[in-house]
Amino acid sequence: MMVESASETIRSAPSGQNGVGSLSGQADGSSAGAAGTAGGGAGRDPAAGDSNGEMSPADLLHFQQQQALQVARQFLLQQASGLSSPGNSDSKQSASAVQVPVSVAMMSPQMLTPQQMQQILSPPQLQALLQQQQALMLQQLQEYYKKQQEQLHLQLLTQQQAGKQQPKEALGSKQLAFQQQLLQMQQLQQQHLLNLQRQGLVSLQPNQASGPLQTLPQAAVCPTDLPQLWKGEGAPGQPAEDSVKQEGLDLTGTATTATSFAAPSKVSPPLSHHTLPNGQPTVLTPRRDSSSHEETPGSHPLYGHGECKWPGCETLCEDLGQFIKHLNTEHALDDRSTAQCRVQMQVVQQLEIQLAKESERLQAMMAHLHMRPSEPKPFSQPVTVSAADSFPDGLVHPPTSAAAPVTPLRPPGLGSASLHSGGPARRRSSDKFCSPISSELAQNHEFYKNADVRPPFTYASLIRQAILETPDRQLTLNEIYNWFTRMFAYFRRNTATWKNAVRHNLSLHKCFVRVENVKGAVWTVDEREYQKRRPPKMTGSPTLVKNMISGLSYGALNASYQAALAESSFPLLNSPGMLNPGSTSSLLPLSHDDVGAPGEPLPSNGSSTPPRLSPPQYSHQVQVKEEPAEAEEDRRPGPPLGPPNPSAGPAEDRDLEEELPGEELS
DNA sequence: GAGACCTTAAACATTC
DNA sequence: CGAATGTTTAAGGTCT
Repeated sequence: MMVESASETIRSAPSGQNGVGSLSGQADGSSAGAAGTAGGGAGRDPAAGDSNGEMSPADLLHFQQQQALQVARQFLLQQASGLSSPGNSDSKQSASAVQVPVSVAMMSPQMLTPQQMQQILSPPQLQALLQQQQALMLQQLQEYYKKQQEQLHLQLLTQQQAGKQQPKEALGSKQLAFQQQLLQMQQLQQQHLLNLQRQGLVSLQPNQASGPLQTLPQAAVCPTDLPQLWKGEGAPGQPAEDSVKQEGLDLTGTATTATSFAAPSKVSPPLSHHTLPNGQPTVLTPRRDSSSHEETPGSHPLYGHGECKWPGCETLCEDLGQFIKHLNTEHALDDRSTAQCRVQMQVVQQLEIQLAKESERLQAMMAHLHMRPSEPKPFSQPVTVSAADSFPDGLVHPPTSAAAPVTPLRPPGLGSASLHSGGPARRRSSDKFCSPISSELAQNHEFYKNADVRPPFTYASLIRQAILETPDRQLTLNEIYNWFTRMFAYFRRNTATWKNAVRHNLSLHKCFVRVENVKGAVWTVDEREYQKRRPPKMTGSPTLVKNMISGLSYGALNASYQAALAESSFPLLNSPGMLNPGSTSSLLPLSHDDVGAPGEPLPSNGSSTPPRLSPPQYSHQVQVKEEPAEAEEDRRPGPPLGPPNPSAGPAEDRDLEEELPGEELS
């Protein structure tokens, strides 16, 4: 429910939420916009593409590559531009967010949509295309990052030198501002990642990928750490940061390590000359070493859409001249600018690492799926190493490591859900598309806990999850709130919004039952009701899967592949307490026609589910804490407890059982 | 286009 | 009385 990125929050977020809201909002808006656009471009444009008729594999490959490159370029531009601040969200951001899709869509008239490609090419061909595409894209990104880092490095050096001569007064006063900046950066970072994910550029897995990202920001953002970060004082316990903090100029070093892999082949010619559809000047080129203050005739990396692209600054400048003036006055060499640069560097670094990890994962996945053994990509290995070095602690790799290779490209929920659309869509994907919340959360616990990313689940599913996670399956409203804040960084903000939403959901959905307790009232979940509300639309239909996956850039894969991937993406149900041997059933509502129908048994699944789990436990409302025995009730075989629905037969129970463990599946 | 779902906002009632 | 809880209604979005 809420997970989505904050988009919702942002959109209508009341003033109070701005801090976060703006960011998220931006993310959301942008993401949503991007997603929407992308979706439209990919999914619907096909019609246009169809007219083209069939293309040769070579052509397709070319187009795919071009498309990927364009997208990558767009992304890089955004990065390069200093990560536009969240504040802009609406107009600008949405614009930027949409850039990619648009550019992609416009890039070549002949471009085919993934679906089209899918139809035309055979799985092996598609796979090959995907691999090549990704390789190209990654290389491009890496190249660009490297350049950018160099620029940053130069800039920092310059500033530092100059800075030595400047008095350090007002350091303290600036800390707040820095903190905000860092927070913004963190959020932007995440947003960008999300955008990437949505665009299918990068598949992010919270565990790994996001881990580093978050880690860094987190640490960096921690108020107490900020000063150190800014000052360049390494924090004792945090090696990862140290590398960066310590002379923020380790850039060379870091850049080298991080981008080393990129070096070898420059796959494609510089794309700098491309003009983006959206009108944004392509400034990709490495051309200027000292990008910082110089302005090139006509354009400046930090200037776009008539505004200053310096992180956190959205000052409008009518023309380049004005912008330059602004740049020199507002972003002169000072602590703040330096810190911002460092943050930016970290962002870039994180992205690189992320990229490497994801590509590696992709390889593993493909290998596992028997897609042709991919040749190791040059960059992947090195990156990994660097990543490890850089962020030893940061990542909390969930226990799922074993599954890692095969597991989702990104956090399961995140992936499908967020990719799709920022808003309501997410919920669907996660919720209805059966991604198991519990497992997802279990796997990406750290991710959500630290990343200010809206979880791809609906409020209802989250609330349910919160309740089910407790031994007695009941929580007070306040406990639910606490769970939200504890489990999701995102909900540590915008309290007014989501709390209201939580209350609203509790009251609105029949599946949430309020039980009077001694202490007051607690909320429980009526699984039966919960199940009822989900429409069975998702039956593993190719369409569904396709949709889910398309976001992952697997659009090109054919249905079977998609389905396979989709399944593979389902995290192991490893959450404690929820075992689910028969998890398969949980994966997708494959069988049934309609899960919603209480009476419908799922034969196939049913068999797998352990008999011991009796239906009643889930179906009926949870008992109130007061009752001592309730805890055990789960295991009670007896159906008896008055399930709300007498109609529910054994079959139904089964469903319930399955679901419980996996949670959402349906 | 209709219907189902979601999210957010907000007004209002009730309870603590 | 004010804050926390709950309930409802309304509006706007997305997706099938």
